[in-house]
Amino acid sequence: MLDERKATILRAVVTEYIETAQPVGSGHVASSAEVNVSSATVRNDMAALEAEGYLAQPHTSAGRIPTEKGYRFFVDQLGGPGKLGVNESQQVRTFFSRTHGEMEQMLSDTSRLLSSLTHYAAVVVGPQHEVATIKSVQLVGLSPRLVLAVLVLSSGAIEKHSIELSADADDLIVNAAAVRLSTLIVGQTLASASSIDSQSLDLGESADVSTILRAALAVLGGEHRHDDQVFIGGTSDMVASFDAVRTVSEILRILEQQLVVVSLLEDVLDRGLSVAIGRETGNEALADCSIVVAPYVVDGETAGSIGVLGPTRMHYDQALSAVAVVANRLGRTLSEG
Amino acid sequence: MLDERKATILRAVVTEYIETAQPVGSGHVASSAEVNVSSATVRNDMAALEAEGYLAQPHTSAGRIPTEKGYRFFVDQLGGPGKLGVNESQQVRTFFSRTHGEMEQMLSDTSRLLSSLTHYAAVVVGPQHEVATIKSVQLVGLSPRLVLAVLVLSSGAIEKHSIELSADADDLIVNAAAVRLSTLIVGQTLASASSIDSQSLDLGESADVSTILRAALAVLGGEHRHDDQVFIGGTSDMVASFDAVRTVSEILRILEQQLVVVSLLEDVLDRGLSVAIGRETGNEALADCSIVVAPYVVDGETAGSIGVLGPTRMHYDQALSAVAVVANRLGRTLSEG
DNA sequence: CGCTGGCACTCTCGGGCTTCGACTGCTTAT
DNA sequence: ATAAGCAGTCGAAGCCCGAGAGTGCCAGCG
Repeated sequence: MLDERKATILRAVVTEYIETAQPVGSGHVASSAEVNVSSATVRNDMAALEAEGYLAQPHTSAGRIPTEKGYRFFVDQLGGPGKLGVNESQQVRTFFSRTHGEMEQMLSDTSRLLSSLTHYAAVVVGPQHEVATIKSVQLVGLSPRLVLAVLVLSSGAIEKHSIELSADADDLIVNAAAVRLSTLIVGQTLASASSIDSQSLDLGESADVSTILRAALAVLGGEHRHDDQVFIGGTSDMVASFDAVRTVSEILRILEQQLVVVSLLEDVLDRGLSVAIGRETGNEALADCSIVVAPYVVDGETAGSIGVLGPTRMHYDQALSAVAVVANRLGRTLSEG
Repeated sequence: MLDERKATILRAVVTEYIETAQPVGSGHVASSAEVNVSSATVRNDMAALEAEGYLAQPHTSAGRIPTEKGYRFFVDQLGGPGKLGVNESQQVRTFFSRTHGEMEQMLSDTSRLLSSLTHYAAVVVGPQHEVATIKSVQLVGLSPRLVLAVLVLSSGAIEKHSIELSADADDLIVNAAAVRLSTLIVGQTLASASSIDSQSLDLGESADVSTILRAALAVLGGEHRHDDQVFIGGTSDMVASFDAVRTVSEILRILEQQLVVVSLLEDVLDRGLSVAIGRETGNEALADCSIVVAPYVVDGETAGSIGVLGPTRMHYDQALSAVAVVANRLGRTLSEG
C-alpha cells in the first residue's frame, strides 16, 4: 500500500506530532534522521499521503497532522509492545514485589501504577465473578425483615446482597436457611448457582426457610454484571494533555458513566492487547482520545482487563508496553495468591 | 463592622459576580433592586470595602470581585440553608422514596444526586465503622495459607481482611478458630474488638487455632480509618466551572488523593453544616474552590459526612440547601434500615 | 454632612491593519 | 525520479486606535 519511503515519512510525522502537538512541515521531516531526501520530495509524498487519507492539513500553509487512519497505520506497524524503559520496569518490579493481600487494594493500586507509568488515565476492571466458584455463603439478619447474604468467592472477592422479607424471621430460621443454602451452592459458580430452579428445593423445608431460600436465589440471579469492580486512576494526568475544558468535561463524564469500561471489555473479548483510536472507541465524545487495552489472565482464564485512556496523540509505544507488562504481571500475581 | 448599605452593596457584588463571573462595576450595583443610591455613592462605598479587604480590583478601571473575606461575609450573613427549589426538592423526594437496600449503592447514588442538584463535585463519606457493632464474623480458607476474615457490621457494611499464615491450616482448624472468634467479638464494636489482648485467649486452645486467632485480631487492629468508603461524583460538572485546564488538573489530583475527605471530616467534627472558602480549605491548590459540608446523623450518632466542591464563586445558597437537605434525608433513611 | 452629578482619567477589549514566517504546490533543471 | 527554486497562501503576532466600562475626585446641593 505505502512504499517504504512514504511509510517512513508518515512515521516521522506521527512521531513528531505526538511530541510537539504542532502540525509538522516538510522541512522538519526532511531534516529528521531517518529521511534522506529533500523537503521537496517529502512535500510530494505528503501530498500523496494526504490524498490517501493518512494526513490532514488544518489549513493551507500549515504542516500536516495525522488522521485516525494515519495513527492506525503507525500503531499497526509498531508490531507490538516494545520494552519498557529502565525506570519504568524498575517501578513495575518493585510494585509487584511489594503488593500482596486484598485484591481490591491491589487493583486500585494497579490503576495508580499504570497512570503513573503512562501519565494517562488508567482503568482496571476486576475479575469477572462468573468464573469464580462460591467458597462460602452466609446469611446475617440485620433487622427482623432484612437479611444480608454474604458470598465469598474463590477469587477472594466478596458479594453482598440484601434481602428484604415480607415477614419477620428469627435467627434460627435464618441459620437453617443459611445451612441449606450452603449445601446447595457452595462449590458452584455464581452463574450456575443463580440458575438453580427454585422449585427443586421444597423438599421438607419449613415454609419460612424456603421463602428465604427462594428470595436469596432470586437475588443471586440479579445483574452482577453491574457490580463489576472498576478502578479508575490518573484522570488528573490525562487532563493535562488537553487544552479545552469543554473536552475535558465530556471525557470525565464518559468516565463517570463508565462507558469506557464497556469498550474495554468488548475489545478484550476478541483481540488481546489492542488499541482503539479516536472514533474507533465508538464514542463521539472520545474523538480526541485513544484507548490501549489488554486482558489479564488468572489461572489460565481471561479474568479482566486493564487499559489506559489518553489523547489520540499518545505515546503509543510506551502505553502499549506499560499495559502489556502490567497486565502480564498482574495476572501472574493474582494467579499465585 | 459594615453598615447596612455597605453590606447590601457587598451582597449585590457577590451575587452578581457569582452569576456572571465578570468584575462588577458600580453602575450595575446601583441599578440593582436593593440599592437605591447613585453609582457615585456606590463607588465610594466600594472603595471603602476594598480598603477593608472585602473586594478586590483585577486592574484599575475594572469592576470589583469579592475576596475570600468578601465571600466569607456573604456566606455568614446568609445565616443558614434556605429552601430548595421545587424541582430540586421533588428530585430529592423521589430519590429517597425509591432508594433502598445496599448501603454502598445508596451512598454512591447519593453522590450522584448531590452533584446533579448542585452541578458541583459531590463527596460522600460512608459511616465510620467505629460505632457499628460486629454482627458476624467468618473465616474462609482460600488456599492452605491464606484465610479471609469477613466481618458483617450492624450497619450492613462488610469488612474483609486477608490473613496470611506461616503454616498450612486445614478447614477444621479454621472453623474452630472462627467459632472461637465469634464468641469473642460478635456484639462488640470494631474498636473494642481490636483492643482485645491477645494474651487473654490461650485458654485451652490448640496451638494452630490460637495462632490464627492472634493473626485475625492483629489484622483487626490495622488502620480501618484507611478504608473509609468515599464516593465522588460529578467531577465533570464541576470542571465546567473553571476555564484553565491547569487548575482543573490540580483539583482532580487533590480529589484523587482524597485530601478533600480529610478536610470534610475535620470540618464536620466541630461545626456542623459549614463552608470552607478558598484557602480556608487548607490547600493551596484549592485556592479557587469552596467546600460545603455537613454531617449526617444515623440513630442519633454522627455517622459520616457529605459535601460538595465547587468554585469559590459557587451558588452558596443552593449548595447549602442541597447539602443540608440531602444530609438530613440520608441520615433518616439510613436510620430506618 | 452625606449624597449626587459631572468630569477627567485609566485600562481592557476588540477590530483592523501590517508584517513575519512557516508552509505548500508547481515548475523547471538535473 | 529527485532536487531546487519560486511564487503564493494563510495563520500568528504585533501594533494602533477607538469604544466602552469603570474609577476617583471634586464641587454643589439638600
